Amino acid sequence: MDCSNDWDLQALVRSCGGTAAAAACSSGATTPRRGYDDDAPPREAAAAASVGGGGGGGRAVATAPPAQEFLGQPVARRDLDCLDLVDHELLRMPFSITPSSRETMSSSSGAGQQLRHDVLFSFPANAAAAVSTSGPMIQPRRQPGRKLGVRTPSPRAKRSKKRQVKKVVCEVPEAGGGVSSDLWAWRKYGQKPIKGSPYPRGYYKCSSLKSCMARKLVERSPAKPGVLVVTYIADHCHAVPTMLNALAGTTRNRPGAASPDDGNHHQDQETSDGAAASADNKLDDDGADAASTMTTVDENDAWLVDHMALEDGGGDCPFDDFLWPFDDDLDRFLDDGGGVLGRRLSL
DNA sequence: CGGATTTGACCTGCGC
DNA sequence: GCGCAGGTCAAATCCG
Repeated sequence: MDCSNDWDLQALVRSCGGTAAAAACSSGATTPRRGYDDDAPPREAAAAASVGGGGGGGRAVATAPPAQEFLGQPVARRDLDCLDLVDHELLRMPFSITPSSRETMSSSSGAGQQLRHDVLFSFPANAAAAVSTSGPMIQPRRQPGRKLGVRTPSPRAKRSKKRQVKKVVCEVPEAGGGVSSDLWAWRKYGQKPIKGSPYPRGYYKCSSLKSCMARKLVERSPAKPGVLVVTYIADHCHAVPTMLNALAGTTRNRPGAASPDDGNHHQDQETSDGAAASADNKLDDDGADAASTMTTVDENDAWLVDHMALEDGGGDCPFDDFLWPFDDDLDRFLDDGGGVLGRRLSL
């Protein structure tokens, strides 16, 4: 099997950041790496699982969403209707929102995860951004090891709150779709194969602040090919990192990695999250680099702006749940050119 | 050198 | 009470 589909997930995280993420597409041939031997998921799956590159680099870099692909797309109206979003022109959003059931997230497990406030954002599965990424394979890296039995007992009281955490689920097309990336910086802290799904789930934490409990899970939807499921858990306890900061923190972007078909990358791949970018670089090597991100920033911002406006207008819009994480921050964005948005645009 | 990613091990919660 | 699966931790490794 080729990894043609793998890159999607990775890109995903980038775009789906805290808000509306978009499916970013990174592309690229994934590097064969050790997967979970125990579960022995398909290698491609494992790679895809890297879902999200949002991680580390995640640096909330907004990525440029190939917005046009979404903006023009008819979003499942019925889904929006249920939230009364249609009137707010949310149809412009690259995804649709549906009251999601808990099952949305834990397709098979059922374990715990009975969270409240679940909202499902469905993106049109167009995602066709087949970015042909075929880059040089990444050399296999040495297997990270860990001393057996070495684990400092850490308090896990937090887990008891698992079910109480606010959770927002959004589905985004794995490719092309680019919704904007969120403004947050994410760092990948884990990946697990999910029973019932050939694709592993990536776990990301907000890297802006250690004390920030915001997390997001990214996985590919087994039921909907081409769709990535991003779940946001908990809220940020800090302001949205600025674009500049985000970029500054971005690492692992190989300058020379720019893929030959760069032109398309700017549209199809958003490197919203630096982390994602980095992940892409490693796995895909397609060159989804920060540069591409910058080019699409405009569209991304535009998207955000629209939503911000909507927020102001429609107070009772359930979409608040979706935007709550960076509500205040967005205000700052739009406030003046001094805001993140302004800076980003100026770039 | 600092920060991000990978990934096996460990822990917790839920279902049976 | 047991087992399974998900979620998190943290050492090793990578990269700018």
